[in-house]
Amino acid sequence: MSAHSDKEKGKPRAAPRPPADPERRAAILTAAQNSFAQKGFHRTTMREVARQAGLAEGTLYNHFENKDALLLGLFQALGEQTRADLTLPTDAPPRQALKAVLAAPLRALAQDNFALFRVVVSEALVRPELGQRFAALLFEQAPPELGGTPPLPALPTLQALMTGLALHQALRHADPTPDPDALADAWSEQVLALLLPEPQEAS
Amino acid sequence: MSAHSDKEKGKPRAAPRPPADPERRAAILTAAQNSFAQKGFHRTTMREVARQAGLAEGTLYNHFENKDALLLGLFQALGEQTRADLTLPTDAPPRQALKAVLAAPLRALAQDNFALFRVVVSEALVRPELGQRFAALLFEQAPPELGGTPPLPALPTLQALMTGLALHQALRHADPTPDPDALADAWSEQVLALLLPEPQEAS
Amino acid sequence: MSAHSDKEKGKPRAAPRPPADPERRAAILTAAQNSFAQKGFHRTTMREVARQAGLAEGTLYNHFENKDALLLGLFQALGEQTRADLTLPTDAPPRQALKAVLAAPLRALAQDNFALFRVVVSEALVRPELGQRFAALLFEQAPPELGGTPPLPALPTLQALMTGLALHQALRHADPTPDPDALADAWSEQVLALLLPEPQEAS
Amino acid sequence: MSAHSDKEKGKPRAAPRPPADPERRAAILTAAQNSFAQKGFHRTTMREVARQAGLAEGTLYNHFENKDALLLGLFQALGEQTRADLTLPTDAPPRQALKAVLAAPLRALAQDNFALFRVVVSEALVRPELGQRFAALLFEQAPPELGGTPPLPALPTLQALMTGLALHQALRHADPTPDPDALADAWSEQVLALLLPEPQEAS
DNA sequence: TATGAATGAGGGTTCATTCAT
DNA sequence: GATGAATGAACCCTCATTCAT
Repeated sequence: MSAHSDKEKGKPRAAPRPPADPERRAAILTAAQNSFAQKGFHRTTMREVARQAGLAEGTLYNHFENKDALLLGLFQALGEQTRADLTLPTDAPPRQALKAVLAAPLRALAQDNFALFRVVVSEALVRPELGQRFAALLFEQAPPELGGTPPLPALPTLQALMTGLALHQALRHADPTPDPDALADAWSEQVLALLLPEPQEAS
Repeated sequence: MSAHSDKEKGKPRAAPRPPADPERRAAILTAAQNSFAQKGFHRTTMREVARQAGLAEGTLYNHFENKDALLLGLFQALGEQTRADLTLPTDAPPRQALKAVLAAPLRALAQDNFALFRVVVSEALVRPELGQRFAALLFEQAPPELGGTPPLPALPTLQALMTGLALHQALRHADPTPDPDALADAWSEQVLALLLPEPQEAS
Repeated sequence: MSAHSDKEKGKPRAAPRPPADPERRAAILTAAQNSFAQKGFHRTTMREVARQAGLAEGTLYNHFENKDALLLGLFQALGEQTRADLTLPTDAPPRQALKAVLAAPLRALAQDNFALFRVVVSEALVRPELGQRFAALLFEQAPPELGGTPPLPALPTLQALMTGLALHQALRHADPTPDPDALADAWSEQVLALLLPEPQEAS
Repeated sequence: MSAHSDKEKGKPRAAPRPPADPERRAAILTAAQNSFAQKGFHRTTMREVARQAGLAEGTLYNHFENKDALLLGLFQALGEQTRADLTLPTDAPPRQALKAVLAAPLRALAQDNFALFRVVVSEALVRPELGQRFAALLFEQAPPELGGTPPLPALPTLQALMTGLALHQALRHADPTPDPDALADAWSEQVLALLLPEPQEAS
């Protein structure tokens, strides 16, 4: 029973968001990701997200201020995911390291994240502030230390390439990406073949 | 009788509008492009498009069945633009030809088309049937004959690269693209530098 | 698939208060009936119905899928009303029974229901599926057992007569039907006078 | 404005004045009747009527002030039709005369007119001024002279019966009325059987 | 007179958000 | 917190009507 009747007290508001239950938050974000992935952000209703999360609409607003906050939450999640996957060991031989650099963004976007990628990019393309943040996220990371490799002249360019390939994939909507790692490897190989025509084994 | 106008003479020009259907159509598409480019497809109302076009709302529907048809119209326009720009003379020296191949998609998307690119990709990412058509449009064109160049092993990959760069640019929302041709050239150069490290140009 | 389970804390259901759904529904139907009765179905807006019901527009759609469902709801209401009023005791003397049979449909349509009758018939005349259902409702009910009366040869015909009179009344728009029972009685008497000219029975 | 036309002139055929007004008018009314009959008045657009008539929308407005005038035109047409069919010879024996009286309205409404009947009644039920005029048209005609028959006490009632049967038929949407005359005869017979069980000739 | 593109008020419907329970 | 009925602004679209040709 929830007979609050707190209107009587006129209690001063002190804790706007006391618990912020991170579990619930994550569940809602997952639901949002799934829902948005199917129909896009604008064609998905809050009700759908709520049902997908097994909650009522109103509950969503206890965890996210509005629909847009849901999108931003996803954005941030994608960012963390991407950034996390970019922490790569760079003590490998140059070729391996470079391959890792190239494969990273693709792998980050693969699998479940492809859907996320679609949704976020779809909106980022149309909302400057999102777009800029996203571009920075994807392209302008500090290039990881590449062993003894001479600094590749166009690392961002290469990353753009990989992202372009990812875009290609995303646009094709070949939904169940069969094997993201294999795909990343294959593409990396292909690009490397262009860049370093001679496969000089370093080890 | 019919819509034929057999009164060629008479008023040379005043306001006799046998309303050029395609003209109106193009004007509406331009208005749609501008409107969508600013706020995205979903956040733009038909009223805004109408106003931008200097027409009443209902008039839009005399030329396009619904809002979606507007988007498809833009899609097709982008397609034609891209395809047109890909018809390039390939009797140039290999390096030039390759550069042309690479620069083409970027240039196609540059300038005014960047806005178009954003809108179309934004929706294509979220609507499979659009996405597939768009991917085919961008990536799966018959590679133009490259003079005596050995068939580049990964032309689509290169095109993906250029598209990735375009996406980069699109996401950054660096709105007034300063000089699309220069940009295309620069990027092409950069990639070529990676691919063909020695500019063995005959002096 | 879904790993959200931990609902160990059996929290009791909140608010054991059924929100009086059928009440609202009835209120909306009444509002619809009144609104439609004044201007007809097509010339009445959902906004008017909402106002008449003291609700917001959107609320209507929480109870009825669309405007048409409102009409169908009225249709069903009329059906139930009519059918209910036809359950009559037939142990009366033949003359009384016959009179009851004849009066029933008229009385069913009288009073408030005249407005309903107008609205429903108006649409039923123009929408085959509604019309057929309505005709069945009005004319093809199982004729009630008439005591020892020889089965009247043309009961449906008689019912049609009464309905015709009702139509007459409905068309005249003599809106505040003064006394539906009296009217039903009078008409029944008139018809009976035609059928059984000598009411010399005293039983 | 142009309620009455001017036919004072000798109307030389193929004159430089080509009004052909009544012809066009009739054609439009026919088109309206057909269109309205299929989908009802409100669900039919002026464009549909125009196309059905082989004209442009604007042309309709040269002959009818607005959509409503089309309906009124049909109303009037139905009236004339009904009235015309009621002019019956009354020198027949009473039974025949009565039968004719009864059959008349039904026959008037049969065949093509059933569609008209539906449309007009559908609107008349919902628009008082139309309804009253229509009720007067159908029910309150001067009863034709019935030979030497004693004035039937409830002639309007009988006519209401026939109209009720017609309504029945109209509601059932049994579209291709098989044989209106046969139907009229059958129903008339049935009613007569109720009224005058013995075919006694009154002297 | 005939045409049909243009008009724009208004219609039905949606849905993010609120709030009493 | 959780709920979901209520809200109403806004949307896309229709269509009767006008008017320049």
